[in-house]
Amino acid sequence: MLCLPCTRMPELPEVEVTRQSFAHRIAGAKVLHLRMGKPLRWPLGVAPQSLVGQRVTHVGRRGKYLLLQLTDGVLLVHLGMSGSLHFSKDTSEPGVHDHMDLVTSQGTLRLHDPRRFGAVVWASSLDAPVVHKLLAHLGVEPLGDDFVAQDFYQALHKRRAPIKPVLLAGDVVVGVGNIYASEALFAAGIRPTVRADRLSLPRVTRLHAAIRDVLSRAVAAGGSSMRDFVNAHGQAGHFQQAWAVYGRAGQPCRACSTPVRTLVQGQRSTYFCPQCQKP
DNA sequence: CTATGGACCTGAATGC
DNA sequence: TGCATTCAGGTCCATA
Repeated sequence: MLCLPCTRMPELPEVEVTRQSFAHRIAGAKVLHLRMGKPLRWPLGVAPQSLVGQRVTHVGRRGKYLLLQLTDGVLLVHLGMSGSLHFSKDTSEPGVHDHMDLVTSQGTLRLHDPRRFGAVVWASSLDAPVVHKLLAHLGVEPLGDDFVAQDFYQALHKRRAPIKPVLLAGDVVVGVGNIYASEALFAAGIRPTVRADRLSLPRVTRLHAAIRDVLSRAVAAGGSSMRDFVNAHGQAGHFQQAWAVYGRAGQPCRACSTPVRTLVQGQRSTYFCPQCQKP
């Protein structure tokens, strides 16, 4: 493969790094204005003006959703495939792909999203139907205490699909996107085509550890699966240097020098080492 | 219920 | 140079 992906790629580490980069700066801020650009994946669900005067009390995360807790209600922000957030003191003129400006007393949070698969949705609470529908079926947080190997094994035991698309589906464990799915399976020595329910407990235990390891190291490295990923301060991450297989089709495996292979599962590219990853 | 393919949208890289 | 095709981070939804 001659090219690296070259825009932004928000998987869980990128979303978490983004959250950490502006959460403390926006906390307590009063909303002065909300400007929405072109339509995103779903409508905001409320008149933008109605949020003026509220305060942002907290910025949390569930899977790849950012949850901006307001005095009255919550704002869900999803970065989709190409979204990124930038927080700055002043508000510059929005570009064609800047589809949200949340102007507050402490700065402006801007969503830049060329492909518009991202979303900004308001709800009165996390129990509101519109939001509940989005969050209800999410799997366990991979970096939390609830992600336990034994439970993971039980959940995978009910799935006949290949392990790679099961990871991507996000209803067993959230946040493992297309890049980190390939990376975690490589780290665990598991072929992406193995049926989820055929994995032994020891192999699932290795996968469990690999997912936690890959994701937590990516967060610690400042996120960035992508060459020009930047957090909300405009600072780049550097985790892409650690990719073992993703985007490396035809290149020698870093462990055994066998050429990395690629295949398509569920219309998504998968990368693996045929030597290191056992069926 | 599970599994699969299509859909959404834009830009960059590649191919003819 | 110009235009068509392929591919890219996610995930909801309709269909088997």
